[in-house]
Amino acid sequence: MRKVKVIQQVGAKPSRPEASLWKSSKQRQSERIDKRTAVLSIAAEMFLERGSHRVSLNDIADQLNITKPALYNYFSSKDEILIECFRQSNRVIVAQLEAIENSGGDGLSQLREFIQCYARVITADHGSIMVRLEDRELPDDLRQEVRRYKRGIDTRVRAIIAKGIGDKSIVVCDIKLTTFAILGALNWIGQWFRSDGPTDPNHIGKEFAARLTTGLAAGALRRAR
Amino acid sequence: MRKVKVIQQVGAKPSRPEASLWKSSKQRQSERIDKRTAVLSIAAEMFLERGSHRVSLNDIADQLNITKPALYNYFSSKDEILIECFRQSNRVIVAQLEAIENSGGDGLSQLREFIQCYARVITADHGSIMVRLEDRELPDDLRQEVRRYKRGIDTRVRAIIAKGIGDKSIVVCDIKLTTFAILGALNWIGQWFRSDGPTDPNHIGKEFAARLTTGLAAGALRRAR
Amino acid sequence: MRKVKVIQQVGAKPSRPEASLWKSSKQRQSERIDKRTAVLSIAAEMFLERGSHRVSLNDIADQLNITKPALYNYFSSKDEILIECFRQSNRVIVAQLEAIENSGGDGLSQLREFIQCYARVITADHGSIMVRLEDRELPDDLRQEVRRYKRGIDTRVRAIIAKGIGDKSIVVCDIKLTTFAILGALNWIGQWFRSDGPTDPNHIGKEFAARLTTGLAAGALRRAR
Amino acid sequence: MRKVKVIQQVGAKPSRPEASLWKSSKQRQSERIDKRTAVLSIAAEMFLERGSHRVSLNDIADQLNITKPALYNYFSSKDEILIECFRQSNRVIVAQLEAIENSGGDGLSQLREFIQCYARVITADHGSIMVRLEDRELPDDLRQEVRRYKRGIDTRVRAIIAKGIGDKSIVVCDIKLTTFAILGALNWIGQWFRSDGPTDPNHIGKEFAARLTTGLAAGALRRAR
DNA sequence: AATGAATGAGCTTTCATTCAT
DNA sequence: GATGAATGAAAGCTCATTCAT
Repeated sequence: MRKVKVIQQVGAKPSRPEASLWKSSKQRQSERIDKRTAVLSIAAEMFLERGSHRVSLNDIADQLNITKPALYNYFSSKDEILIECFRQSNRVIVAQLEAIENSGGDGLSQLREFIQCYARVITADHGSIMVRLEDRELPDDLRQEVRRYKRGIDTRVRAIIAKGIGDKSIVVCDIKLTTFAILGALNWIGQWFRSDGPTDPNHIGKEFAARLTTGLAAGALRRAR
Repeated sequence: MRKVKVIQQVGAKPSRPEASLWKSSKQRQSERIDKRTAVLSIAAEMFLERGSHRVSLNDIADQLNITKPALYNYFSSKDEILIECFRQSNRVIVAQLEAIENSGGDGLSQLREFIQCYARVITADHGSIMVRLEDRELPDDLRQEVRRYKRGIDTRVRAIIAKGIGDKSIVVCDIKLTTFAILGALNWIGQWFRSDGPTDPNHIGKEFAARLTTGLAAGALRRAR
Repeated sequence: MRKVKVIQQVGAKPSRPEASLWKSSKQRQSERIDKRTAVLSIAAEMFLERGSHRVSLNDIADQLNITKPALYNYFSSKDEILIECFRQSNRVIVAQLEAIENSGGDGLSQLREFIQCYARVITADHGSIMVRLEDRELPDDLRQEVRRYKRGIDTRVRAIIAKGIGDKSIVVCDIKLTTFAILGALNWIGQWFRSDGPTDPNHIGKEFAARLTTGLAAGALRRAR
Repeated sequence: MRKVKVIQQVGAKPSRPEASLWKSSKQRQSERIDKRTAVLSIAAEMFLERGSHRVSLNDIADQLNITKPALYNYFSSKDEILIECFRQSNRVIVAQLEAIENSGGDGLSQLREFIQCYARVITADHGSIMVRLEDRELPDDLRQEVRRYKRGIDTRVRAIIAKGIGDKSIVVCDIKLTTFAILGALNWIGQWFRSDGPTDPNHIGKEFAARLTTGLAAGALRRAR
């Protein structure tokens, strides 16, 4: 399993020895954030590996060399750790997608761009959180928050396709189903991809872009139905 | 939630009213099978809805109006209930796939056939068991059994694509990744499809076949069906 | 484990074929007793091997090729099976002891006789039931019944020793403690003796008789205190 | 039932009254050990009284006025509580035996010493754990650990007797059986001795030493075989 | 006489969470 | 900020016993 290195950086480089005996409030603050991040990182790692419900707070605490109740200094519940994983993952994904939307190009090239980009995200460290962790674990309100995130991604893809149909770079098709097909193929990557496996993430992106869009290109006389 | 109807059929068609007061040994036998089936059906239902680990034996028993230990008359453990769900699901899928393999046609048409067929299976009642239930819950040997089933499906699809490449009905492509893309899109159906929703399973099959294969067809003028 | 053969003998040798289709009431009766005995035999076997509480009625029934509730035709509870084991065991022991008491000889030779006899009993099949099965398993009344049996043996031995002291064949000693010592050494045989082991039961009896009555001290006049 | 006194000693001798309101870390540490000890003590008590399998963790917890899961702060399983009982008991016994081995004297006097010493141990509080608790309850590895302990005692006694035969203080005899006889008589003490009964442990030791080494036969030259 | 089905009570163990320190 | 201790709730599983058939 890949190791997380965040924790050891805590409290680095005090200019004078005595100074490190008491921490400044700023140090305290940043240390706190670092630790929160470390918890999230380890938790995400373990959640992905075993499924969130098979990871106990004790398991997480053990990996961090702290005790279970210490976690409650940074998170108010296991649910909060989990939802925070989702939030972070979503933030990354959304950031990537926005870049694409703002790029120029017709719908089809944007879609290809998206596919490659999304494949890269999913295959990155912790990238499949949004796709593989179970939101059923969460209480209703948080669960709906996650659903909103997922719907957000869906909506963006639909928009790209709609745009492509509009600018005639993409054939007329059932937008909803086509989106499901593309996102399904991409999300499923999280189920089989192993970072220590033989397959190159970039290759995945290209191949998927080819397989999933060539059939959509309006050019030539090609018709989908 | 959809209701299970199996149990109520018990004791059907007694020739004379009094005769139904005592059950024949054949009736007994079939009743037992019916009950086993009912347990599996309810369990599959709840497993799919909540995830198998969030369904306790008590939950299942309650739905069946029996007590927890009564379940042990039909299954020796929760694991056995779960693996049996997988087995049934696999049996259905394999049966469908074999029909396709034995059908004639070139690789491309077999692939299209497969996509539509598989879409139908996944959208059927309990059809997404193999795809959505967690095998991590299971002990090692059973888990590997499930893995074998999954690999089996994967292998069949790869063979179809390879055949298509061979007979030039399918463009040269990365077989492994293409299989993952197609199966990913199809498996993901289990994540969003609701039988009480607006989308027609047959429509899904057709649209997916179009979207996922037109891009694979070698000839520029080729038609998806 | 030694096998019990009792069951297969049931219903043997009907004089005419048709006759065996219905059993006479006498046959029924004896069959019933045979079966009861078979249950007891198997139960005793398993109780000794694993401890009575680790043997479930299912275990017993399985060995007999019947089902658990069938046992209730012969015994009203698990406790009854257990107490019946104790009773049978006690019956055997008492029968042996009585023979000795009625034999002539002074106290010392009766004691030696007893030791050898008791060693033979303990090492015989099921002979250590009284000594090794737990009466704590039993409800109060039955438990006290067992205690009575045990006290009965104790009393007999004390009587022999008292007789020996009276007829001067045995040295003056603490009768109670001496009895405990002798019975302890003998009862403990049940803890280590294995019928398939290398030690001959008769040898045990002789050696124990020697050691427990003649002592170990080499010098004849040696004094223990 | 005898009470356990360990717990009440907590917080002894605070120099100033207010100081006892907060516990020092050393106090904490010792409190933890005390509590572990208390659990073991109560558990041993109840195991001896009822047999370990008839004592549930709830029973133990109730006696300690805590809840069942609290026990898991001190022991990782019921098995661990049980094996720890065995270990403690063994430690006591071995300590006693070693003293004897290192003492001078011929084999016979060492044997007598041993008998008295062992009688004292068995009659002491929890002294019969090794003899009366069932190791069948334990998983294989722990069970073999217990067996090793028991074999250890056996081996020591055999060695003493062998030594006695060598130095001619003990008659030639079957060493194995003689050891079984002596240890049997002694171990059985655990079955009948009650600390609130009338019999003095020291008296037991002396009487057993006499009976088991000097014998019962009145005539000096009497021979058993 | 024997069975399949069912039950209630019980067991050990796990876990998120709280709280005094 | 961090800890050890404790808890309530729940889980899977076992078992002696009962009962209709």
